[in-house]
Amino acid sequence: MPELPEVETTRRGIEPHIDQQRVADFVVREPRLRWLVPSEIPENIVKKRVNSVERRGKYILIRFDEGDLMVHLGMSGSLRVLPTGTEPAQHDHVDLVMENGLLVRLTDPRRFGSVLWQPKGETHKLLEKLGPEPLSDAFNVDYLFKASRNRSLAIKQFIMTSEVVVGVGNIYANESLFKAGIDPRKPAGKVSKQRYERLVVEIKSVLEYAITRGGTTLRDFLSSDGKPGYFAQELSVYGRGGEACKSCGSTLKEIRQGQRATVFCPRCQR
DNA sequence: AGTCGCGCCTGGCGGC
DNA sequence: TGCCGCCAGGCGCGAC
Repeated sequence: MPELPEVETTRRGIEPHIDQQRVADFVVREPRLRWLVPSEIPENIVKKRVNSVERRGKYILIRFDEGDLMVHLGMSGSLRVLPTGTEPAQHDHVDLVMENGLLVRLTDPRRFGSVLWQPKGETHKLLEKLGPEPLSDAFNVDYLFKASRNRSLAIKQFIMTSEVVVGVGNIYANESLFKAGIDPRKPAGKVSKQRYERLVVEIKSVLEYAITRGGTTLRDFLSSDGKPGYFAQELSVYGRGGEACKSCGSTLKEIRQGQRATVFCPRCQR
């Protein structure tokens, strides 16, 4: 599923093909995504030029003078750049058709993704309460430690809260807590500043590394099949419940926190 | 205000 | 082989 590294890789993949290009058409075959695709999109973007392709959390922002097209990939979404006229297949819900003979196609079998519109000068409700970008300087130990005080929430769920920090999904929450040696069940408010220091470093490092991997396998956006850019064998804990810890050999424990799988090493993570 | 659990959706998989 | 039921999960939202 796309997490921040995959979204960033996707952004970099489509940017060179649509930046500064004009929109020829906007085609919606299935508007029933996570949120209904707003009907006012075509009148705002057709014949208009893309100013930039940016990212905020897991949202890709395709920016115009009139406002921003917001794309979220949900769990199963992907964007591909294809020649105009390519026949749509099942689950190909939305096309952004450009005047340069290419189109950006959203494929999303589970339809947890979304395509939204943010008018110029407004901040979309879904972006309003988002926390800092994990790779920015604003995401640092002072910030995170302060935000965690008096929070009884388990630290894993705390770092997966988008108001705290954006883009840390289940996979990278599990991985970074393992690398930082922190028990995912520990209440966020009871974790020391020293340990937050390490966690911040690990979150940044795990995301940065994953971006380099995503860039490797999703490089060719003109023919990519949209497979995720990370490989299971590179993960330390995610999806490895019951297997041996790569660090100490103990059996990795799998539990559920807030209906999501948590995997950790009871010996390495305290 | 903070925390918790629900529900959206469908491909894939285990069990029979 | 085929069918059924369950699970995965991002994340907003309503309930306490």
